[in-house]
Amino acid sequence: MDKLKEEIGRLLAPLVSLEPKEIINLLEVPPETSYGDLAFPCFSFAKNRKLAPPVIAKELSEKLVGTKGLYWEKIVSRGPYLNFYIAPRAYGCEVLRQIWESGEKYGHTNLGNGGNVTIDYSSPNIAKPFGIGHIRSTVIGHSLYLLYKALGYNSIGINHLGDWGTQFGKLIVAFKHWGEESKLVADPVNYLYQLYVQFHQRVEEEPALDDQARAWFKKLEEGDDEAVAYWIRFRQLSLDNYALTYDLLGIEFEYIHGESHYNDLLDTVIKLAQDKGIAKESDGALIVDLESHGLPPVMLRKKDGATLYITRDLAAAIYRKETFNFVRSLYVVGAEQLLHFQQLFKVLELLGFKWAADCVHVPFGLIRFKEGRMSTRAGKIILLDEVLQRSIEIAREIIEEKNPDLADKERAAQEVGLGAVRFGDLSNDRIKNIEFDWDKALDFSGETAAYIQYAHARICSILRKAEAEYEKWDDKAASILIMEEEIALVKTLALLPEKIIASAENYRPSILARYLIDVAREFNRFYHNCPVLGSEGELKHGRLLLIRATRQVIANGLGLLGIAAPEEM
RNA sequence: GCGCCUGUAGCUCAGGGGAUAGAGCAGCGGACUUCUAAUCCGCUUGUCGCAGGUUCGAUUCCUGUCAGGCGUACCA
Repeated sequence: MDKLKEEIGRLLAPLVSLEPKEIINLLEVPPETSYGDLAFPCFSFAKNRKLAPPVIAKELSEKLVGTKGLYWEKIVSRGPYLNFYIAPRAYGCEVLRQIWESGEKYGHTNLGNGGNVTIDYSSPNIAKPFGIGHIRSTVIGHSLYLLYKALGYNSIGINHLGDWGTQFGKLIVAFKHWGEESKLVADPVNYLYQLYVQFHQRVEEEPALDDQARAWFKKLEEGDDEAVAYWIRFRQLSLDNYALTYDLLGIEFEYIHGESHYNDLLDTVIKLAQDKGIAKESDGALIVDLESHGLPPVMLRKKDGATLYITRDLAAAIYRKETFNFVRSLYVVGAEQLLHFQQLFKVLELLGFKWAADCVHVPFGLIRFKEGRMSTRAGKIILLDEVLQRSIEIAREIIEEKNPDLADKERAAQEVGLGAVRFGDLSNDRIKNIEFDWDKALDFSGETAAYIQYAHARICSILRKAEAEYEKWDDKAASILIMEEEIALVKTLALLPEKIIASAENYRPSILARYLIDVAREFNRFYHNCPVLGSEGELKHGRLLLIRATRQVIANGLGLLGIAAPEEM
């Protein structure tokens, strides 16, 4: 698509007194393919020319009548638009060649030029099992991690574990009062979670427990031996448990730096705020007043001297800048923390850090029950692991039914099962809340990962059957595709690079996910109307090149969503 | 109370200052002696929450309003 756009930019620039770049930005895809393949809208300069847009479009088309480009062959004005029709042979050949030559790098660019991008994602609160809610940050964050890498940035994944805070006071109190060693050993994370839920039940009748919990957290912050010993143990048990889920999802972090990692910096942060004169005492606590910025105050230190979440986040932000000198710093954290991040970035700015402008909160909506919110404290959650395992199980059953002779069923079941759950989360606009529904979470028909994966598997199947003589590039074969379905597929394949850029820059993997549905749909239409192995000679070769390119686009695209592209399923 | 987010077909959602608003699911009807039918084709469905405003043009931008969600200093 790029080369075509550049060509049109150069063609129109002298005629409309705009830079080629400006023209390229104006170009859009018409709503109907019968209108053409790329449209140049004539609204923007209608005013200065004092002419109606349709008149300008007509005038331009008359000037260009009879001309042809390398990648386009016809210009028609229609209303206020100047519409270009591609030259399918040359254009198809060019698109397929690019994909052929770039291979698994097709769609990748070097926009980032090696700059560091830190991505804070997943970040579970330890001593609690992974709930389905955690899939969001984990999967969106991981996809952004991969997308930024594809754009030539150096992605740095940081798992900002919730491994500090009053909750540990609660756990210590709970374990000391009614904990049982044998149960902890048997099923550590679930047992810790039970204790946590129990704590919140008992605190209703015994509010003093809350004070005890705060006191234990204070002791932890002061380095009390007993408190620290509990903390280390609970933390490690949790990490061991999470590792299983991360392995299953194929996720690795560059750093697992929990909140506790920044403890040594907390005093420095507080001192810095005091030196800058932005911190003040209020009711015995230390706060930063943000009223003049239209925000509620930020508390840096509680009246008992303990720090808060935001104190640790300030320290973490500064640490990340000093350690990685990031060009951008992403926080893939729920939308309920919007205010928190506004405050965080504002305080960083007030501390004099210009790079506060490079920090971005990437918010996402809640996963809820029909009846209301999920609540870890109340024990009302759905376990991520349960969803993943059930999804794999259903995929296994479908494979057993549809393809019982498949060699590695277990692997396919895993790839398809995990893909379904991931895609379900990635394919919709992240800001929207999701109502959890087992049937929807485990759906394999329609706009799902399986639809895309199936197209991939089908292509692989055809390629396995194709003769070796077609496994080479050939200009003539690549220029032979002129069927409507072939052209539509080629045009769709050409879009991968811009979709990757749009996904990363808007922090929206859903753009890529939706695009891959389009690719699979165009492939299916092609598949049903254009026999590949059943055709002959150059046409067969050309179609094999086309499906090879399609396979590459799907594999690259799914890869960036963290979803496997099975060769058989 | 105040702030932020969301409101599009029966359901779940794309889209987005412009050319007749799109998919999937559900429903009905078709297509496997042919490259895996987890597929494809056809049919049916809309006051784009409501009311104003800006504009040559608004479902898209602005204001108000209603509904739902989230947040609103000693949790994270």
